This record gives sequence, C-alpha cells and structure tokens, in this order.
Amino acid sequence: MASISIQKAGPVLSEGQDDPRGRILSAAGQEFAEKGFEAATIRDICTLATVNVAAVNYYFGDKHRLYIESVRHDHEERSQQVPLPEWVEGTQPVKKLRDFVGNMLQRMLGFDHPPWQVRLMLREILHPTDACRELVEDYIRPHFTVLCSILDELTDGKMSPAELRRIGLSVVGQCFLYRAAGDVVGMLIPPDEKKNLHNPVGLADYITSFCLAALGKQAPLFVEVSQK
Amino acid sequence: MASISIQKAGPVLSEGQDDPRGRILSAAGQEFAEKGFEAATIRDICTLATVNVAAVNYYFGDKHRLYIESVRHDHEERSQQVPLPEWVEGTQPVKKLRDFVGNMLQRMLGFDHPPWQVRLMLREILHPTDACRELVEDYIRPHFTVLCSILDELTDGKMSPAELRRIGLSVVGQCFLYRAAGDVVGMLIPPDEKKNLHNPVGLADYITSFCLAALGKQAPLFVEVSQK
DNA sequence: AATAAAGTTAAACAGTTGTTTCAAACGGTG
DNA sequence: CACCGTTTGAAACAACTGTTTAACTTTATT
Repeated sequence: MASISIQKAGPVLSEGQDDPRGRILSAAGQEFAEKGFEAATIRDICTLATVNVAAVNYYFGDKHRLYIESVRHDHEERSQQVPLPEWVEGTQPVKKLRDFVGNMLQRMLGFDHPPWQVRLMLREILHPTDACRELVEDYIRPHFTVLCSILDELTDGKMSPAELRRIGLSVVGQCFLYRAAGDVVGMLIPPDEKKNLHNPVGLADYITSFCLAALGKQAPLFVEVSQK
Repeated sequence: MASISIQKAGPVLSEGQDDPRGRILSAAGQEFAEKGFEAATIRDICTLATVNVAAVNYYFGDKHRLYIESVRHDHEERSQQVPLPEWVEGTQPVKKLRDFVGNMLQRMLGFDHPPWQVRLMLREILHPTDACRELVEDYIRPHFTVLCSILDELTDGKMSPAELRRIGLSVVGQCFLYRAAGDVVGMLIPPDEKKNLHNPVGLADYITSFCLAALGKQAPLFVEVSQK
C-alpha cells in the first residue's frame, strides 16, 4: 500500500490514514460503542480521529447522522470480517449446526478482532434507534434464517416454522448471554472455570450438544457429560 | 457539611406523596432506566418528582451517588415484588425448575406493569459500574445458586458444580434474550406468533421442556412437540 | 496563472449540564 | 413569642454540549 498520488474527487470508500471521513467513522464507532450516543462527544471523536471539530458537521451533517452511518459502517465491516460458513452439498446438519454456533460465538466474542463493532450493535439491540431496523434486516435476520433452516434439516422438516424459530432463539440466547452479560457471568463463576469451560470453542461444543440433546439427536447431557 | 444520610422522622421506607427523598428515588429510577446515566438529567428527574433541582444534591450529594442508590433501591423493591417461590419439602425438582423459570420470566418480563426497575438492572449488567457488584451479590447470585441446586437435584448429584453452572447459564440465557433483546426478537418473528408463543407462561413451559429434554428427564422436543 | 471549488482551521455561538449559593419558609422546643 | 436546625426555593455559577461562522489553505479547473 504505497502512497497513491491520485486524490479523490468524491466520496471515497477506503479509510486509509489519509481519509478524514474514514478516520471519523472509525473513531466514532469506538466512542459510541464505549459511551453510548449521548455520552460520546463530537470533540472526543474528533480528537481521536485527529480532525477538527467542524469536520463531523462538514462530512455528516450532524451527530445523529454520524451515529447512523457508524452503525452501518461497523456492521458492514464486521460482516465481511466473519462471513457465514459455506457448506458443500450433503454436509450433515449436525456439523452445520456446530459450525454455525461456533461462527456466531466467534463473531460475538471475537477474540482477535477489535470488539467495539459488536458493542455498538449490542447497544442497538438493547435500545433500538433508527439504525436498528437496517441492522436487523441486513445482518441479523439473514443469519437467523440460516439457523432456522439448519434446524429444519435437523428435524427432517417435521416442525413448524414457529417452533423452529423458538428453538433458534434458544440457541441464540445461550450465546447472547455470554456476549451481553459477560462481565456478570464472569462474577458468577470461578476465574479458572471461565478459562477452561467458557471459551469460544468449548462453548460452541457445549451449546450444540445441549441443543442436539434436547432435540433427541444425541444422548442426553447428564449421561454423556459424566466424565471429567 | 451536614451528613446526608440522616434518617428523617415520619414515613421512612414508604415513598408516599409526602416523602421527597422517595419521590426522587422513584423518578430517578425511571429516568436512569430509560435514558441511561449520562443522558438522564437532574432537572428532568426533579421535575418528575416535583421537587427543586437542589433537592438531589441536598439528599444524595451528587448525581453519581443518586444513581448508586437508585439501583439499590430498585432491585430491593423488585426483590420483594417478585420473591423466589418456596417449595414444601419433597417437591419434585421438575416442578421446582418449572416454577423457577416461570418466576424468573415474570420478574424479567413483568407482564402487567412496565418494569423499569429491570431495565435499570439490565443497564448495569450490560455495562457494569460500581453498583454492579452489589447487585450481583445481593440479587443475581442468590437466584443463580437456587437454580443450580435445583439442577443438582434434577441430575441426582451426578454432575460437577461447573457443569451445573453451565447448564444454569443455558437456562438463564434463553430467558435473558427475551428481556434484553425483546425488540429485536419482535422484529424476527411475526406479530401474532409473538402473542401466541412468546408470552411468559408459554415461554416458561417451553424453556423448561427444552432443558428437561436436554437432560434426558423428558422425551426429546421434536417427538413431543409434533403438534396439531 | 487565474479562478473557483473543496477542504481545514480556530473562534465563537446559544443552549444545557451538574452543582452551588443564599435567603426564605418550615416545625418543633424553650 | 423567639430560637433553632432542617428543608425548600429561585437564581446564578462555571463547565461543557452540538453547531455555526468566517477566515484561511489546499486542490482542481479553465
């Protein structure tokens, strides 16, 4: 990525170090995620982005539209950071479910990526604003639909869509708790236990097993998990 | 200066129309729950409580201590609004679990009145502050311990505490999703389905069944719920 | 090179925030 | 009644908020 002499004339999509708009978007994502919409200040965002205070109003109009675009920008970026797994035809639905849960946990707990994108989405989920509907339609619903279709395969098409959705929510809920209430969960269990059991891979295995057992596709838990 | 923690004569615990401190506490709970700590203003709180702006600083010192006391006040109030069920000796653990889940859902979703107390707690769970540790120790941990002991009974003491906690978190997670992400859940499922399936009683039955099936204490779901 | 547009800057704006001040009102006790 | 600490009231405080202005520099076009 050598320095390119071509200068932009219109809106640019890249957010290199030389693109003020991109820097603002990134800084705003961090600040909004950490402090929320009201508590985050334009001045802090601009300081973090090393631009002038007026830049926000110049590029985005006002604070609210900057927020909307921040959410959109972050969840688009996140979408292509952790894409849905693709399975070859004939893949066992059991494996699909396990992959899906692992993928969702990686996206939620994302141990390697900067986690502020997820925090920002979390705020929208908890207390929806204008940006939420778009987030649901573009990001959450497609994922949820995939999950339901996996569950449909798993139960040989014998369950109604409503029941499938309910089971899907059970799966999501178990993952969601660790993401949203992770700090409290950490207070409820011993520290070493958290490391041993509550890591992304271990969790994915457990949650999948829990669900499979409930659906009768696997032996019940308290017979199976008797070992240490 | 004068100590702020003075107990005044007259009705102390009640927050009737004549107790300014109680009115502030109640108004603050609502405002903090709805808008968060930073966005809620002392002026709005005092207007809602029909007291002067200076009253907050007079009774509580500053905004932050008002917040702390609001969280404490609200979760104490909520605790005695919906107390844990008590079972006579010999009650079947299956019934205990069903009762517990129903109780938790009622506490979280509170079907009859807007539970702003819960919203305030939710904020603390999502983004813990100083008030969180007390909330966990006084409110959340006791409930979670009861749940784990029920699960222990249910599995004949054959599971390790760590495994019990993990299963407990699965139960809590399924309830928590509807509380924390209720708006998004409402966007993911048809409106009529929400009324039919996702009400407190129906949910309690379903989540309990899901858990019992996973533990092998009940027939798997997709045989049982073959429906009409 | 001249001119216009785009981008950037520091300073100021009007409004709101949490907090404080100080005087007036209250409610008992001699 | 006068005296007392406690409670309330309206106004003011300094600090900070989002936003705008107007001067300035850079880039692009003619």
